[in-house]
Amino acid sequence: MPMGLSNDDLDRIDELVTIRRRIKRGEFLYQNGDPFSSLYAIRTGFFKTSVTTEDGRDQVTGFQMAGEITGLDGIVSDFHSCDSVALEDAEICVMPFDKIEYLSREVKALQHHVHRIMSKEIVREHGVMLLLGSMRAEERLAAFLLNLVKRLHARGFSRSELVLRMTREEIGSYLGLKLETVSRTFSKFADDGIIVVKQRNIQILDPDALNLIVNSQSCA
Amino acid sequence: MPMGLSNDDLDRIDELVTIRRRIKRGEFLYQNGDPFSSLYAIRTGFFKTSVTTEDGRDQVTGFQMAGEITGLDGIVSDFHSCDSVALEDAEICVMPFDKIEYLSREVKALQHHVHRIMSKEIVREHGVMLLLGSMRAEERLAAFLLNLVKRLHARGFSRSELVLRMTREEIGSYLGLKLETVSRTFSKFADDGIIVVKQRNIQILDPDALNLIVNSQSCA
DNA sequence: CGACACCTTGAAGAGGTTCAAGAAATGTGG
DNA sequence: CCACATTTCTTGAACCTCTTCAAGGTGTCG
Repeated sequence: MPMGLSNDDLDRIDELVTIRRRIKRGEFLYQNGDPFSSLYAIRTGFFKTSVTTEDGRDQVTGFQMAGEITGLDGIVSDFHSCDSVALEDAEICVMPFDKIEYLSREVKALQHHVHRIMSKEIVREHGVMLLLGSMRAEERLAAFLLNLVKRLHARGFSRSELVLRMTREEIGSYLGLKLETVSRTFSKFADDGIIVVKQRNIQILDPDALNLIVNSQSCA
Repeated sequence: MPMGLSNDDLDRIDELVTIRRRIKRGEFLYQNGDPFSSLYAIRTGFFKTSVTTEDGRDQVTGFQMAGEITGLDGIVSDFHSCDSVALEDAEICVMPFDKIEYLSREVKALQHHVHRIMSKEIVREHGVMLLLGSMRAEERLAAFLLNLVKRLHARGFSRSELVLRMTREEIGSYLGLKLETVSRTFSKFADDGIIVVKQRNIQILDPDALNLIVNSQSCA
């Protein structure tokens, strides 16, 4: 992760990732109200985070995959304010936050890395706000697919094929749409020859078309 | 801000807030693309932050008032990715981020304070995602008013009266609504006797009604 | 005082939701 | 390994909320 570290520093940071934990599909990594103690680095598997209101409404706030960090919401109040659920069997590193803070005080590069991770999450959420606040259904789903495939490709997966680990309802919750709208929009993209949909397997035939949908607010 | 500090630590943290800057209404504090160097603590005044896409769409991502910190978006890439504009004449403290990181390595309480500020922003944005993703116009505006008046009250202002520093259009952008919808919803609240609207002066007559609107998704 | 920005309100229209039914996939237990 | 239950997905039709377009009103600042 951070670069330009001495071997000594590297050894100390290695300590952070010694605790491993396996999470089965459907299990919570943490839940709203749980005491906060650690951040979690995802080694394998796929998670979603969501917030829930008293009146039962809930909103998916993100999907996390290998190499990403989750749990940042707990720092401010020492309690988690959202749920994290594994969408497939997963393995994570438990990184006790007091240890992160301790090492951050010693290792400048780690300190900056932590700051960047948090800033990156803030910037990501700005993007989601833009999506939720000003895009139409097709634009939202196109942006979602492009984002997913980009992150998967950065991890060595195909640039054109992906397997959705979440339901239409979870996609809809994330995008501020109903599951029926997500389904219909997939069908429309398929009819237009932009993608092939086979349940949760998506093949992207025309990524440029998706880009065009996102970056041209209906003035096609 | 952070508690339980030695006088020595306090002196050092005081160094962080020595640089002051005045920003006139309508001026940028920073803009998308500006090199990132500092966080800004607002002493007086009122700001909005917004992101803009290539195709000209933009989205207000937040409103900041006295005592709040802005600029966190710049940490991840060393460049700001959003704009910050003063909505009224303001005074801010410029806090060079390298100095913050330096002092954070020395002063544990400051380090944790910085982490909490970033986590708090992440959690706030979760709330906005919930609002944008799952609330209807009336619920959004009610939540917005309650949030604003709560923050103002924490600063010694009235619990029932507030002056909006932003236009209907800016409120709409933040809430994912058109300015006409914002205006109409204000009028409806006024007709229902929940608030009194006189341009940007809002008087809240029935805060419980607003709470009810937020926490009961149409099953009134 | 006049120009400009901001706000309100109406009427028509579009996009997404809701309700409903059926099909396809997945998981479970015998 | 198959039958059945359950979950997930698709599609249609009616409806509703919010948007769009338009016009007029109000406030503000040079």
